[in-house]
Amino acid sequence: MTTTRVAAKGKERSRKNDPVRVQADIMRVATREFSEKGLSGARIDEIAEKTKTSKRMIYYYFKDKETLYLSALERSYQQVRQQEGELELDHLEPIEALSKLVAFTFEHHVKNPDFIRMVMIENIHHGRFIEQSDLIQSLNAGAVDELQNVYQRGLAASLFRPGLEAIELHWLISALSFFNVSNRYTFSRIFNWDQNAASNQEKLASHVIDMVLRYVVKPECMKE
Amino acid sequence: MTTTRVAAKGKERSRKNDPVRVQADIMRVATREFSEKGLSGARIDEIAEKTKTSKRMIYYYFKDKETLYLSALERSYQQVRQQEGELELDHLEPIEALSKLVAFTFEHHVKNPDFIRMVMIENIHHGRFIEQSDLIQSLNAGAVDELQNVYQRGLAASLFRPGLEAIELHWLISALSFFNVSNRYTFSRIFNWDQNAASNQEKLASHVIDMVLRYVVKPECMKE
DNA sequence: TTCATAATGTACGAAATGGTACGTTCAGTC
DNA sequence: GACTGAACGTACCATTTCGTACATTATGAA
Repeated sequence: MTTTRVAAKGKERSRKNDPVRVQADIMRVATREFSEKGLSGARIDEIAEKTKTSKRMIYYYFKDKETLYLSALERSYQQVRQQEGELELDHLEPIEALSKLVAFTFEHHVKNPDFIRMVMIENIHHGRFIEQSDLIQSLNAGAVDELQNVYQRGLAASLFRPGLEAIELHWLISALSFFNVSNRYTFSRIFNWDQNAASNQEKLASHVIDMVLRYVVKPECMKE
Repeated sequence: MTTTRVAAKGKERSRKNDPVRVQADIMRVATREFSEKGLSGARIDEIAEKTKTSKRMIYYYFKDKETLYLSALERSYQQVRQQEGELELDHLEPIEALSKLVAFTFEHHVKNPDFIRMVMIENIHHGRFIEQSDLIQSLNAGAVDELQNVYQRGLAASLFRPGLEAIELHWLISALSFFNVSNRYTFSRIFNWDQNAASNQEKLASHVIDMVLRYVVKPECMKE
């Protein structure tokens, strides 16, 4: 049987192997799908369709749906942490540094709603997948250090109240920033208050910053 | 064909109609299932199994899965709001009243993780279902009033800073209380910090209360 | 008692969905 | 060029899953 090298019919274009691209493509689509619909809500077939490749490839590179989900989760954390490097606080005086850190965190959450959704989804799953990921943990290990630095400098300058833990401060800042994205829909609806409106976002941001400052900075050192 | 009135075989026990019980039973199971697995993750068949009745009845009283979900969501809100009546703040002086309000809100969230999960899930769905529910909105309309009352009393007594909005204060308190339940798993894992440990829960609670007080109460009026 | 309607149980169907069997093509090595 | 393993496509399968057809019983009204 003379198997001709020419592809059948008019499609004379030959296939190109590009594993890196294919995997990246799958990850891109999968992340969006999972973040939008959750682990059980996302459909492998739909992910495959939106990909330039086929369903076969998903199972080729990622063994099953859950593995794909975990990979997407890890990718989300990676991407978000990557953006965080830019912040330079060392040259600022402690109060300004803290203020900038909170403002940045708040904004950073606003800019990454997909990531927030992935975290929400993972919490719905009781953190069952993040538990397995050493990568994610190692990624975030140093996230509190920056805050710790600022806090220490503020203490040394007698500007901040003593007795606070960096991790707990980070928790407070995260809570306020996270909730702003995660609970937009229900809060807006329940209180008939458009949380997304630019004016309200500005108010919330300044409340959050102000609230943290008032909590950390000694009252007599608060300006304005 | 002589259709005998006697039930077939040995099961001589006759059926009892009890629509109220059946509906309540379905709602109970459905709420737990949806809160645990989400809208797409929950299985109608599994809900049916855990019910004393059959799948047929689910579709008899609730037309489809989404309607059942919405009903469960409404029930969750109803139950939670019901527990809130107990709080009596009028006889307390403003600062104590605010402190108690925050403490209560924080605890209330901790006690109702299933409700929190339902809200998370609903936000994942972009609030698509809560939008349709006038019941839920009417239920929560007055939730800010209590806080508004306390704040006004604090203003009148010159204990609180002016210029704050009750809805925004409520937002801040909700954010801190909600996050404590919603993000337990990921936060604990990422920072290797057991957020659920009793000691840490105590710390967080007192941080949250203290933080809100420091934000609202005039610095010179803060005790302790 | 008769009758109408509400309430319930059983069995089943059609579509969706995760996953795979099987074959083909690509690309580097000898 | 021949060979080999990685990369890829198509078609398919088994199961799950939402929803329903159909039959039966309960219950209150006339």
